Amino acid sequence: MASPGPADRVGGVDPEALWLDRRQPRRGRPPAHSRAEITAAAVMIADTDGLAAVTMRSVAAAIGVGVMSLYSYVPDKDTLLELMIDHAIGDQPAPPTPTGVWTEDLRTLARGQRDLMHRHPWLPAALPERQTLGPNTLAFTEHALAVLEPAGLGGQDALEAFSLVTGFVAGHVAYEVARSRAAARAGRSARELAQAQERYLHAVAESPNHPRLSRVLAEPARPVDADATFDRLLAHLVDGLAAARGTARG
Amino acid sequence: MASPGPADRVGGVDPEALWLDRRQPRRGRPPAHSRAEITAAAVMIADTDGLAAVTMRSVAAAIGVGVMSLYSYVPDKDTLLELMIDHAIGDQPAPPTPTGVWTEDLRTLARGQRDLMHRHPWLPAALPERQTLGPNTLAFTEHALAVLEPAGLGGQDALEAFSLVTGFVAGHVAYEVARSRAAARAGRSARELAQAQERYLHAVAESPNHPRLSRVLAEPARPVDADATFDRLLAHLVDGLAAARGTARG
DNA sequence: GCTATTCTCGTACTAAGTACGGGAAGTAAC
DNA sequence: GTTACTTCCCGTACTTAGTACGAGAATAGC
Repeated sequence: MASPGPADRVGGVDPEALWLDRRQPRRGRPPAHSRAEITAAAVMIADTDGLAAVTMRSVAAAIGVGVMSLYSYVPDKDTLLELMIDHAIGDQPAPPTPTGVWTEDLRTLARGQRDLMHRHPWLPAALPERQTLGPNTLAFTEHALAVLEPAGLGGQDALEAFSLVTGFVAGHVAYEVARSRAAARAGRSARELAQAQERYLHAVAESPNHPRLSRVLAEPARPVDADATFDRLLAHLVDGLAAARGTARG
Repeated sequence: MASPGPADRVGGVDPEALWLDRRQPRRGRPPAHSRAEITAAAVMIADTDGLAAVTMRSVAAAIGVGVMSLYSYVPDKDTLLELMIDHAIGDQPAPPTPTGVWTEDLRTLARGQRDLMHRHPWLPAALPERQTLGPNTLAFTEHALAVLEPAGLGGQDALEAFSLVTGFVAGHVAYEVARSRAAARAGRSARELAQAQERYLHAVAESPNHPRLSRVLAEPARPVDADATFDRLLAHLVDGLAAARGTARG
């Protein structure tokens, strides 16, 4: 019942108006700021205080401008989020030219993505439900296609493989970030919460319903080398893709 | 400046209070509803109208209750979300007992996850940034460990592998859902938007900066068999994991 | 200067999360 | 049954956030 529901609007940003943006007004009062400046400020806030801290008011304050002024540059907050994503994706060093050994190149690309997402921890959560088509995203996709070219996949298959890698990286980084935040909590102020969580897990471990889980929880938490873990999982993923070359669709 | 910032509170739900919930009041007015009922209503709304449609007011209306009554059952909305996740994860048929061929079992498990996420399309977006420890989640994790046992990985490695699979499934389903929503848009009302997007992509394809991307966009969109695609990618992932058994950490 | 145009932003409306506190509705003890 | 106590229900109201509106300010071209 009632209205079409918000689900319909998800991703409903007009890419033409957003990314082409061909307006060049020669008359009238010149804008004091720019889309890029606003986007950068929003990204900075998200990096520092989390995505939830990005409000039109906080962004406006960061720029030193009235709230409603933002709307001369950006139609709405959802669009701003899309701009933020593309901006963040542009925030990485120029990718090295592919060596031709595509498995190696793909790993390099994924490591770059991981670094990027660590710099912008809100990215994994922002990416799903959203299909960004900004210049940086497109450029990065182009690069991925270049990397995957020697793999001999079809175009669509290459895109698929790329999306697989991106999904893996996003998922893994989300996992890493959640973990490190939990650790930070334990070491810092909200110690009670960490303790409560530990108590709870111990209570779970007591239960006979989860024998294997109990065993794992009982294991001494081995010090994890996050980089090595990532590299290892990534290697498996890429190996799987490599094995697929040839097997793909008969 | 100001307050600790919301980023600190992410995942800051006390699992002990949430999942153990030992209160059993024998006196006083008995509750007319239950946590489970509220959670189910919220999940229903999310399934139907998207996660954004889940508001305390809409959930209360669905139950037929005043808004503030919800707070007798649930401390805040964030907690409700966590309950929703665990509830959704519990919404799958009892997993078949492992056959012992772990690669096959793992694939079965992943297919189940995919079905689940298609039934609850908001799940992929809700999972990151949140570490759910509810009974259904734990039970499912236990099952995953059972499935992976024959693989001979260590406990922590098994958890890692499981999280890898989950991340892959979530990422892929998010991709699938985004795609199908775009298709639905094209076929239905907001046709202009789909056209704008198409125009935009054509404009991009014209540009000489993205030769490979242009080529892919020019390809006739081949009719994709979503199930087959998923199975194929999944197979590669599992193969990668299988190859890792033994290689893992010297 | 005049004017058309564009940017700026105070005001205000709406939606959503939720603190507060007064009742209403039960149960246990008498 | 009455009393006392406990727990639940939820109207009211405050706060924060997104954003429509429109008046005023600033600027380029005439």
